[in-house]
Amino acid sequence: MERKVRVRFAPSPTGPLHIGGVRTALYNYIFARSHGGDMILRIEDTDSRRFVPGAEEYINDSLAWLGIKIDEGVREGGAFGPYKQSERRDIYREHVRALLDAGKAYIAFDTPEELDAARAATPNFQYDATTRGNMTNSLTLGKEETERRIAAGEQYVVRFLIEPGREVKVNDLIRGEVTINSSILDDKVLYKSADDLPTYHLANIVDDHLMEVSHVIRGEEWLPSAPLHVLLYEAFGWSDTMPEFAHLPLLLKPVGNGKLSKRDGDKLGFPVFPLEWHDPASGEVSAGYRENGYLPEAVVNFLALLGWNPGDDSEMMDMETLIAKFSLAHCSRSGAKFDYKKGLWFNHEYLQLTPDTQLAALLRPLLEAKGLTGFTEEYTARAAGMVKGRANLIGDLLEQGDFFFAAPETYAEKDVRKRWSEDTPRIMEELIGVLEGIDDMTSANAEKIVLGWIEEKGYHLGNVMNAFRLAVVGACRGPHMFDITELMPKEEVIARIRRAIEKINV
RNA sequence: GUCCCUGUCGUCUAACGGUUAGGACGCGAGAUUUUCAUUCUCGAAAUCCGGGUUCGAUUCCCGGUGGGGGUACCA
Repeated sequence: MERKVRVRFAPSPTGPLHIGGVRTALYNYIFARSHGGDMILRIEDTDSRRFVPGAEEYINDSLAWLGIKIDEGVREGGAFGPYKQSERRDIYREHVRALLDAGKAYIAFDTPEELDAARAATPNFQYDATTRGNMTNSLTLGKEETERRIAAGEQYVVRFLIEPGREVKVNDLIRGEVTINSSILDDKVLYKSADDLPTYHLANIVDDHLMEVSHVIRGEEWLPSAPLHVLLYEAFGWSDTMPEFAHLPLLLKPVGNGKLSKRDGDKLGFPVFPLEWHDPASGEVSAGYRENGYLPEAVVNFLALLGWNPGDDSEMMDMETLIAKFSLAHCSRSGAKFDYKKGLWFNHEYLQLTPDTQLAALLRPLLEAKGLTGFTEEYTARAAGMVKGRANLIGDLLEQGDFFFAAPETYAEKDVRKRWSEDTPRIMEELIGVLEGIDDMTSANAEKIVLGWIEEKGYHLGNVMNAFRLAVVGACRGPHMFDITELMPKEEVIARIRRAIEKINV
């Protein structure tokens, strides 16, 4: 019987969600949807020392912004809760107990200092079958002494007892079968008495089992510990229902070596976080895709193609299409350098696809921040529509279309030099007269009349039109001149020409 | 050090023994244009190296080498 597909995204609330984590969440979501399955969001807060306030909310907000919908989680609820590991202590304690009783785990009292000393003394020290007999644990101390120490309040950890010399096989849906010898695995700490919490390995296996997770899709950094996880499933007697594994390649730095880090973003000017993040401790602010003017659809599309391909030449794909085309078989095996310029291109493409009224809505807050108010939605939408072809980010709409909302303060020096000569003021005065005589400022009509006047007078078309543009826009850039003057009130256009005549000195 | 994963244009990738090695981003050139862009057309650009297996290897095997990850009472 095919089992119901259930996947989970299980971040730690230790800071803002990294873009690599976002991609993992996205792949899980797309995979779940493509199989009619469930998407679980589990908060793995088993490291009490690294907890960062606000991180959990940040995770929720980020996924929501990107359109990654959670079926079960802390906010959404569900039949397999609680979905926060710090609220599942009883469950873990019980499972640790079971392992201890079955002789598959043991209690160890070695302090971190003692372990450091052991590592320093022996080159490749590993807490395993070869060394556990020399350490301070329930195996060497005996039952009574162990109990005495615990009763005396001594802190301890529970370690998984790994049998050496076994070939452990992990079937990875992306990489195929991976085999490793259990001798290279150490007796991993599963539980620490100090904070009464399990470590990732134990909590992860117990929760995935109890939550009936069918597929574990996670980053490649987990591949080396996958055999350990297989052994844990075995120790619990859950091998039959063990989930399938898929380890995704990592996101790498655009330049240089290593995996993508926050520093790369700062250096090259792109965000590595979905949303802007204000670090509660340092007060440091990290840029986010949303605040930098990216559309969530573009980020999703871009991220989806970093490590996966649809099997054909499709590039532009919305979430629905991604879901329809997704397959783990088409995931790459090697790390992907983060090509942020392609991300910019995707955003440009999505900006073109976005209705102008929506662009206007996105532009409004930016205008307000500059004190530019009082424009109708229709005006803003038409302005945005005219300049979107030259915009990559939402902010570019403002940068490129600024003149629609405010008269130029300055005139581009280079363009003035080229297009504004001694008799330009006289010609511009004439132009004002021509414009005043036009009743219908519709683009085609105004163009016909103005161009007719230029021809009749024998003026140089390029010079007159560019001087006109300079006066209205402030530089030789922007959409078709008569499209601008169709949208802008005629009085404003004329006022700007007067202003330019006054302000520009040759 | 050691273990695991991995290697096609600068980048993301397609080609799962036989292709002029394809697409996209970026880059260059040209066309269009009253400006800046957009757009369109064209172009340069890759199978890590060495051995095998095979009639034939980007593709399969081995070795090297490059890259990534793990090696915590972090996830």
